[in-house]
Amino acid sequence: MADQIRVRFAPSPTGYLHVGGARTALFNWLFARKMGGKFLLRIEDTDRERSSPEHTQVILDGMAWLGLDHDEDIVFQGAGLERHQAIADQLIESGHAYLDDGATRFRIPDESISWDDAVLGNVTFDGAGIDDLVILRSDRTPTYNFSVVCDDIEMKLTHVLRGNDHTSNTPKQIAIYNALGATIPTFGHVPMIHGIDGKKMSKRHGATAVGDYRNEGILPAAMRNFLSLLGWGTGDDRELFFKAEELIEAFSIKGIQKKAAVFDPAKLEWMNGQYISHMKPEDLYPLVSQGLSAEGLTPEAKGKERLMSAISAVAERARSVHVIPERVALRLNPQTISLDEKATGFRNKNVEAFNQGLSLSLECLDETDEPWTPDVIGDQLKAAALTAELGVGKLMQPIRIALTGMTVSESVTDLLPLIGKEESLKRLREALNWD
RNA sequence: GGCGGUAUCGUCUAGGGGUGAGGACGCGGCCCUCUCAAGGCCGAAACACGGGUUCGAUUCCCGUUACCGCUACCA
Repeated sequence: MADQIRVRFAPSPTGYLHVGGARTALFNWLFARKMGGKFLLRIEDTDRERSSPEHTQVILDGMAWLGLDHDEDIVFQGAGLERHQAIADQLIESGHAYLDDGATRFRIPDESISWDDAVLGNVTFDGAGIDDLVILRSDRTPTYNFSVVCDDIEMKLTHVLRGNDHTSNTPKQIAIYNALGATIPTFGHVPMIHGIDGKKMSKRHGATAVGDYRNEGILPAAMRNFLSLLGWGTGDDRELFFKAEELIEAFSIKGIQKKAAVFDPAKLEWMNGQYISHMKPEDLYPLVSQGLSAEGLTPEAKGKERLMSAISAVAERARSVHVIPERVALRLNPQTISLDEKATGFRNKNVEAFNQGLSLSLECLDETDEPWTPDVIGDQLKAAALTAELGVGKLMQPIRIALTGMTVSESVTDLLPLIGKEESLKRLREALNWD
């Protein structure tokens, strides 16, 4: 039986989780979960200037938000200092490294170094063209390429899936593995993520941190799904994986692309909308409960059923989770309606017709004793429109605007019962008095 | 500069020696319809360039170009 697969994600705690790093973490996680292996986390905190527990926490929060749970204890690279130093000294003794101006330099052999990359295929470098690298600075702190190898060995990794920017580091690291007599893991270099201009993702492109998208109302599952499709494909046309298990099941290193992928926010938004509208309101609720509570919108205050139907009415048209609380409040809390730009435009086009529509609607809605259900309301409004020889839209759109201040909403016949008779009629009357 | 990598619609991708080069986002149109969203249908939109190999290359090989990365006592 083959050894259990062990992979890792090894971020530097720089204060935010970059989407590129998150995507690399995601691939490792998917691979580990798919293969029944272990997904480990190592914090590369050797740069003491930039590292802090707060920065580390940001990374951890980002991972947790995306649902990328890790196995075993988190490894802090800084804790391995003495071990790294000892290994470097050992390399001097074995003749693989030498002292140079106080630093310890590793000797790259003059031979061809190649490996079978899990995504790139066979890659070959000529060791003669690679400079000997410093592994221990003159202050005896280890450098990146060296500590990575020491820790990857220590953590018994079987696969190293990392960003494509490390491809050129790999021959150096392989030479160190060889000098140490260690087993070389399978390397896989996953493509970079670029901004819309084809350049490396940076602040110029706007949001680059996972936390930014969280703040913009992106759902973690949507983010995960979107990120997975950057540089990876199933081979068929499948794009939506609403459950993490489906994504894990579909994942394969074989489907990883070699070229860099451009991050397209428009597609992320579309995907987020897909997630929001496909989710049951009960599942959506925990993700927006904080915002809802701030508006006094709790199941206790509004009734669970009513709250859920408001959420689901609103979610159907939302591409960000952000708009949900305010729009639910618009329906379930008493409001004084103010018009948005489009609604103002619609009314101004013909104020008289607008008011006529409202009066007619008010008349038939106010006088009825029948229950306020979508069917009954629909029938009554249609009948009223027919009598007045108007299209139903001439009644519906003014009602919609009177109730919400917007030109867009769920069907008016659903909207009225949701808001409730008393509040609805109040808003309709107020709308007649708009100037 | 040297070394390494990459190259299919604007973007994410499928495919692969003979295809009408498929899907998705976005864009345009139509249907549905009280608006929007969702959904359905339709449309515009791609094999970087030049040489080979071959009966036939977008696919294989070589070169060019472009882009990315490494070339630090950064990570």
